Amino acid sequence: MKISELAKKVGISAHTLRYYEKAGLLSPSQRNQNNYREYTQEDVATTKFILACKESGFSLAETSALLAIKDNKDQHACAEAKLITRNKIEEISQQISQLKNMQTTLIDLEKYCCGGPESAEFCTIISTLEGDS
Amino acid sequence: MKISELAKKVGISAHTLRYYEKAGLLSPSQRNQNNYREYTQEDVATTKFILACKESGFSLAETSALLAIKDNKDQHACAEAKLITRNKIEEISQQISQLKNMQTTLIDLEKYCCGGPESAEFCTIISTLEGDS
DNA sequence: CTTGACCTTCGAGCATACTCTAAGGTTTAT
DNA sequence: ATAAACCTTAGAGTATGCTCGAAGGTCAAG
Ligand SMILES: [Zn+2]
Ligand SMILES: [Zn+2]
Ligand SMILES: [Zn+2]
Ligand SMILES: [Zn+2]
Repeated sequence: MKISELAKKVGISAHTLRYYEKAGLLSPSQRNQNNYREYTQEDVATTKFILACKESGFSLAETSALLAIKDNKDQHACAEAKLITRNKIEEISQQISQLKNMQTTLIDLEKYCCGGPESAEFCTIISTLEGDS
Repeated sequence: MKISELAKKVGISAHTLRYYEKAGLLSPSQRNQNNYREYTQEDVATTKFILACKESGFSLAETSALLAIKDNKDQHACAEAKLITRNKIEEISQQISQLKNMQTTLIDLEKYCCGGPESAEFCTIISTLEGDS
């Protein structure tokens, strides 16, 4: 199938598919006589794999590593896949806790501000940010 | 004081200070006769305000809006500061729940994988990503 | 008088994952 | 024959917040 057919089938743009190819994630098995990309069912599966990785939060680089395992399973160990996944879990945990800290700070900031239409002269949000602790 | 003194005092680089200036966040009150930036105590306070905003998770654009309130309190209402803060809280909540979804997906992915040194032929991480559900 | 440590501006580079355009070639239908 | 609807490539643009470098001016010490 041609690129836009694949694009439609998996729900992303042809542009993005070409981008993934440039990033080394997905190369169609062949080109036809006009140099058009020709995708197979296996390419569809690969594309879906890429999208599943994306759904799970993996970057394109990590996805690339997972694809290498998928495409050559007997040359890779379970340990590799697990390590990538664990690292990602750790990374996301850190992001979550950082965001939670911000959330806490923001909620503290917001809760004493009256939010009314009067002058911000005594606004607790502003004065807290000013360091009037 | 000159730029590197301020930089040192607040713990960021002179480059970043100039960047903040270009972004409209912080302009030194004056230049000296050599065109060197001259910062005052008020500029120090402004810089600290910017860093407090950053700590809380505000973008430079949001920080800019908060600075405008701080610098002209009687022309602004509490409502403005509160709205900015609330929007940020909402935005961060969404980011957190998105990350939590990924986290859940990743943990499910990881938990059945043995993580051993054998071939990834039956790796549950890979097969789940392949869609063998 | 030269060395080193400052300062200035402008502009490029980084990271990520696209997104789109331009210029050109091909296919298909009417 | 021609227009619509595809396809190709290379490269620029988007967003954010820095980060760095180049080229040049200034200043103080020895
Ligand atoms: Zn109020
Ligand atoms: Zn308030
Ligand atoms: Zn295993
Ligand atoms: Zn496994």
